[in-house]
Amino acid sequence: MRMSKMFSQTLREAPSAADCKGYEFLLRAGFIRQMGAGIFSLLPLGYKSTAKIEGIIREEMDSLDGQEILMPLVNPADIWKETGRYYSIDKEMSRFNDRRGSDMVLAMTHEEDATSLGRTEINSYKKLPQLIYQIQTKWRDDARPRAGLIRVREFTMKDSYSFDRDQAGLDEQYKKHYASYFRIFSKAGLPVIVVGADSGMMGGKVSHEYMYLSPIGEDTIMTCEHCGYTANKQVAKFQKKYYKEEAKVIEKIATPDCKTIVDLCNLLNIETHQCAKAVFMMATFINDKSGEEEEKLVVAQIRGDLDIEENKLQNILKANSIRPAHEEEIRAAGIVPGFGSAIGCSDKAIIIVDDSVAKSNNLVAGANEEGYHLLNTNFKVDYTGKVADIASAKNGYTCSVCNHELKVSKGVEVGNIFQLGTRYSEAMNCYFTDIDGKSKPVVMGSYGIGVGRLLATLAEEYNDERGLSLPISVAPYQVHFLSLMKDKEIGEKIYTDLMAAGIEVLYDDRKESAGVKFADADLIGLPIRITLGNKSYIEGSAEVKLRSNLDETFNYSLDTLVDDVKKEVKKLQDEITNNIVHKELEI
RNA sequence: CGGAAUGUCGCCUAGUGGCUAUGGCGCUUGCUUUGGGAGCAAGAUAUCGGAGGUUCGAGUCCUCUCAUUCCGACCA
Repeated sequence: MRMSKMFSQTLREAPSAADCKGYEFLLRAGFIRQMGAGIFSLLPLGYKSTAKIEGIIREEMDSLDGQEILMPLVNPADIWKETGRYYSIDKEMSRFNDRRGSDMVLAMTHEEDATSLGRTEINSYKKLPQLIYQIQTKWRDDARPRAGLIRVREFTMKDSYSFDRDQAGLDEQYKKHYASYFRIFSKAGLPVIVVGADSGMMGGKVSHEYMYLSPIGEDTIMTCEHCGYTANKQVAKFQKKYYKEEAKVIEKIATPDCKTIVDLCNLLNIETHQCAKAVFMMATFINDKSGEEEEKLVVAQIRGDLDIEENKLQNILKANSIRPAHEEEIRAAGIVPGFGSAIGCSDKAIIIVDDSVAKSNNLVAGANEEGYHLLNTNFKVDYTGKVADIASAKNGYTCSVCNHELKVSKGVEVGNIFQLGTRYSEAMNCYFTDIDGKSKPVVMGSYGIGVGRLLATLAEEYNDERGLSLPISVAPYQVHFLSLMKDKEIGEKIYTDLMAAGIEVLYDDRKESAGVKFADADLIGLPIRITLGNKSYIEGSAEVKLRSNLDETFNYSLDTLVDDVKKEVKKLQDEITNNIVHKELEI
């Protein structure tokens, strides 16, 4: 490609919206342009990189016997009503009516489509297992797009869907994806860790997320360096301390103006772990069949030294959403905010008790009476409720596996794998006849990789103060060839020779000063740079530099330039191949 | 969806009620230059996001609206 003909231009100054380095350079180098909030165009350079990423993904999916298909972006709402997600997903899914007035949606993922295809194509165990995948546009009307391609509304995603006879089959396809994703990310050059995850709206059981660790990330991840335990904070387990003692008799005491745990501890001269804190939430339950909504008050009882992890609570409740309750809603159940507890309200609210409370004794809790608390409250004696882990993991907490310290980090989710089980096949009647003649629901899995997000994280990982420096596997071209000579013919010949040798070249043939050409080459950051100038030409050579190390210069003889560059390309590619991560899931 | 901020040429930016709206980058033309974002000269490009209002006078003040960004809620 000749730079004189290239559609995009580089920007000397960063547009003000660029809030992180990777985004700034993708804009300045001319990879992407914004159209609206969370809506981007890929320019030629960005599209080339994206195509390379997709190539890596295709190669891997094909190696898992995946078959590429393409499902529609616009879906009739009917299939989404079948699974209930038409009702349970809020404004994030965009809906509209077609000219006949039919309900339509823009697909934000394709479980419904895939299951719909599955039920028409798969009728016998003989057709299983299957794996289909697509690389396709998704639309999610996210309330808060940010950080360039990191969090967008319209994006390209590779999503695959597995179909199996049974759990064992699913386990196998799941494991294959688990290992394959490590290969994909390492081929692209992105360091990732895998974490145990919440399955969120997918509604499955087992799931993992692939995280690129970075301060720009929005997900919070707990890791244990000692044993390797990693989990999304939303589901992270940790080892709690329990304070077991002889149960004493409950006693009411006056605690005027003590509305917080800290006030209470100061007044009574006790530790926070000797209190039981009540957190009041409103949970929304949506009926999958009718779409009817119901709100219920939830009292979450947790020990005073811990905080509620709302995500864990929502999962225990199997609620569609939860939010903090308003004061009037709390009072309506006869509970006094500031002096509230689960005691005496089992008929008015759902009570969830963290095991920290269930396994401790003689905790101080609210008396549900203005200005009073209760000493020595004990679970099961004074109140009951469902016991679960609803506590939020924090930095420095103890790992539940090995008792070492957990560390908190930020990450960007670039991929995920879910075991869906029969959630979708049962809801959508995707059944097959097994060898025993019985009709059984297909066991499914779904697996996603955000293509644009992967480009964004790569740009974040591979940059310096001058610009991008993408690995050769995902860079838009392998070689940037700068001719600084007045004589155009020599440059043209080298360009033509490089192209003929199958090397991907961006040729800077513009009438620009050397400084401009160097600055743009730094910005776009192609892995190998060839510079042809008068000085080196007289010596019969050209200069070669690697973008990853601009301080070092090699002089390549013009006679053997093409072959030498070809070797250099091969060398860089081999480095990536040699560093492919092989990691298996142990279940 | 709550809170905040910002909209001036393709990008960055000046502007604090008063003449024909700054400057830089980029763009066009010519000459010079050609190893790190060149120099000289001449040009073009802005209904100051939109609508309404206050005022003798509005880019500037007010109201509404649209858009974008940030913080939070949310998020595969």
